[in-house]
Amino acid sequence: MRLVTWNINSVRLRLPLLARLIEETRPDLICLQETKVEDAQFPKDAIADLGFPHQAFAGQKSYNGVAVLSKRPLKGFRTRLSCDRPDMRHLIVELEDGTELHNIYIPAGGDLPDPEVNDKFAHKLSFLDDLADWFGQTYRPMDKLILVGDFNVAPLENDVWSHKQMQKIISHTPAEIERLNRFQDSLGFIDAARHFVPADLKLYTWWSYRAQDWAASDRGRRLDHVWVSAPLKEALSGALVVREARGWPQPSDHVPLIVDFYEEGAISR
DNA sequence: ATGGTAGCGTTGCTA
Repeated sequence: MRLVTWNINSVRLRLPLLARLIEETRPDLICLQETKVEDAQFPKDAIADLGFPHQAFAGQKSYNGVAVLSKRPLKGFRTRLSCDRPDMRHLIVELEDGTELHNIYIPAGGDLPDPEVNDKFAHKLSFLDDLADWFGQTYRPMDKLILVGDFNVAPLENDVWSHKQMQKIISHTPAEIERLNRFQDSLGFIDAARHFVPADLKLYTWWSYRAQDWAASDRGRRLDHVWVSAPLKEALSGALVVREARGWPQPSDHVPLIVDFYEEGAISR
């Protein structure tokens, strides 16, 4: 089973790139963030025509929005709100085998890394605290869970181009990393990308639109993640960052992250 | 130290 997560930054504008991703990587399950579209305008027919008739989406005008697209039937879905806001940032889907898939878009947090003066950073920290508390209270470590999305935090030194220069840059501050780690530790989630790529190697999923030449400067960050609970650890079979997607025409600033799983009854391993 | 780009939906907000 091939899973991909991608902050697409407008699903309507980038439908041709979604088609290209499907054509070139053949995923079974696609999780999108920043769809930036209300549900009534979601391009469900065009996406069904790409081979993904089973869809769950929760959007709003202009901002946020999450979607799960599947080749196979989904058993159900729901959204979760937090921090007393209407933001569509958390979509929960039940897969056929009973695994719960959580597609999460964590707030970016603005520019100033001080929650006293920057409400957006305060919101980000509260959102992370809420995730840690809620997962810890709602599930057990042996539940089958997959968490994916744009977490907007690059936790490890080699998840950013310069650990030293990023200390006070939102996405790599100690306050966020501490909270992301508490969230991860709440149920002992396994970081699927780092399960395959050692921590001493640089790994990025996002490059700023503002760089003159994103590939030459290569000042990336690993903001997008796939985590699995302990029962799914042995099912992990590979991970791949689709770096070339950053060079596609009119790209998102994030690239897709693919994680492959072995499945019960598969012909070969 | 600063400003650089992109999307949405209208001229500002968010990233």
